[in-house]
Amino acid sequence: MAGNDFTLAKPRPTGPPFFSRNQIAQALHQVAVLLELQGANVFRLRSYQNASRTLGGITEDLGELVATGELFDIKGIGKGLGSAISQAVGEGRWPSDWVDLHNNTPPGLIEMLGIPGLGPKRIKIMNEELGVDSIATLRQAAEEDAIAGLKGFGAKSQQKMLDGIELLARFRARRRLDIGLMYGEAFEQKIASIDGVIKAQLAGSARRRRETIGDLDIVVGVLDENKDRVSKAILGLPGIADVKGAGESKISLILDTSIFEGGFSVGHIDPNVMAAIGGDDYEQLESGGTIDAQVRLVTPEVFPFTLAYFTGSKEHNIVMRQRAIDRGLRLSEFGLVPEAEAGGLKGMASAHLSLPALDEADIYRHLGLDWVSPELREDTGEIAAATDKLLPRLIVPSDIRGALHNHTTLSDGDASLEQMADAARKIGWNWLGIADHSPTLKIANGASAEDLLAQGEVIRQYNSAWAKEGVDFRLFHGVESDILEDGKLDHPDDILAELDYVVASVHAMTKWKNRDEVTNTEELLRVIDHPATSILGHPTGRILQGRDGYEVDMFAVIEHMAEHNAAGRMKAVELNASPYRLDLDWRLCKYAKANNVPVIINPDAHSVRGLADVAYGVMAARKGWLESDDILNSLSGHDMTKRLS
DNA sequence: GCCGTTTTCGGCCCGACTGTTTTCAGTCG
Repeated sequence: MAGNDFTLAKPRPTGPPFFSRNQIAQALHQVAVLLELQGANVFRLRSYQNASRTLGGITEDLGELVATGELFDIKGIGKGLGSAISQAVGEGRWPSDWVDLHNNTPPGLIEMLGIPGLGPKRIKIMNEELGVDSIATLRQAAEEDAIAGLKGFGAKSQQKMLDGIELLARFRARRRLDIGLMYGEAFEQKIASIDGVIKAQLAGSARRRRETIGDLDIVVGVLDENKDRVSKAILGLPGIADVKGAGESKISLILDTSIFEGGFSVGHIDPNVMAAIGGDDYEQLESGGTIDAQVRLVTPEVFPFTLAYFTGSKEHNIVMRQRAIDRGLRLSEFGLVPEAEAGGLKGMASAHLSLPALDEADIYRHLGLDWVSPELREDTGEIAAATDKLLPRLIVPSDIRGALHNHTTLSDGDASLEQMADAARKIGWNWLGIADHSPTLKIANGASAEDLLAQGEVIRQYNSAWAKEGVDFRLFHGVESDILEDGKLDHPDDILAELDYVVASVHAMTKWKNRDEVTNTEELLRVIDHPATSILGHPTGRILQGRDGYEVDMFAVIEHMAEHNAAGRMKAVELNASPYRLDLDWRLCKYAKANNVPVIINPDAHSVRGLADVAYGVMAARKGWLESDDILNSLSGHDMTKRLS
């Protein structure tokens, strides 16, 4: 999640609306966390969480919902929250009890929630009994043996806290999708090859393709009589740094990089990305990294239920369970059991009473739903769509026929134009766009106008040669232009006119991060208005696990692009496919789609290998509900030519 | 704090594991 700092946003100077829907969603989430630390009623804070998630997913204009009062019609927003949000959005004032919560909660308590195994209840107790109000004071108290004496605490929990602090210091809690998938797929394969394992499948946030992953969940199908043996074999696999717990059905452990037989490498990293994620230390840090994993052992009949359950999300599961209850059924990781027959039986003991399911689709069918692709299971409208048979036909990797934002040795790429074109043809693409950096970006060896035009000449020669040979492949010539003062582009208009397209991108991060949302948004709107701009590159500038993006109202940006597209001027938004970026965020893809703004998945490749990053872009686009018609990558070379003319 | 065609009060998803407990609370997913 974006936003490391835990404070209430400042109102826009030009309201109403004084706050964006993201800011309201963020504030609701924060209040929920603070309420939790206060020991408030769990259902009360769940209301805040639900409202936060609901607002994060809506596509309507929040300012309008407030103005018309339709805000109160949204399920999960009642009198209390509706009034609070209306006041914030309409008057620019946060509710005083929200402000008080922020003022009265030591920020260290929020930090402490990140320690594994430590939750709000025990944080509250330690705070009240011992005055512990930060990770530092907690460590001190534990080292002085002051915690073990508290009621409900002991020597073991005290030591676990010290271990947890150590772990936090060594590594950030979540890992990027690419890293998580590397570990997850390696572990899944190792388990699958154990004798007696019928099936092993990665579940959890990795299967849902979240941009970052907390830990790995692996569901293993195994007959009862083999459980013991398989469980022992799993505990003996290479790559296990520590076993945190091992019960009859669940093994909890920590993996390290020794799981990778061929060694571990993070590959090529773009220099400015590298700087944001810790510079030269990054690879070393990642090599010494670990990731938590939970393994669940279940019988084959139960497997689909367990897989669905541990794929989540938690929010999706809650809705599914409620739907089961409405039909007189009880859904758990062990089955879908008619309430009337279950009696007092629970969990595994009731599994034999379950409605049958050969796969996940059967479970959804029992509940009157189409099967929901794992990427969509975030409770952002997928249940309603599955009820009405309106789920999207998500894009697949083979829909990709090319991409437009790639670099060569002319600026800061590792490969020549020829090498990049060859590589694109080899992976079966029909076209490739080259967009090297513009002169202002000196650190990336931005190309001069002269060199850029010379590159265009080479591209024309290749294209005509391929056309003569009847090869269905072509290059498009663009530039990744920096966005300069007042939304200007980096080359004179007559140079830009020579190109097929322009990717306009922000690189002056310090400047953009130091400005407010209104200024940044206006600047982006201006550069979108520039007739030469065809694509907005990595629109928020975020680096996952590195830095948040600059403040910008992406809803307004997308709406502005929508106006251009409606008038026949193609303005596409980039989904930068680098696993370090995945920017546009998947949550906004749906908004682009709803506004008929085309999305272009771009690997931003700086090497031949970099083209493969497009796979992560496809994952994010699927998560954003995108279909083949929503992305430019699915166009044929011919149609792409028309689109750019 | 939200919700309701059995409801305006009394519910709000469910189970495993751990560490602290002699029967359960906290945390996690």
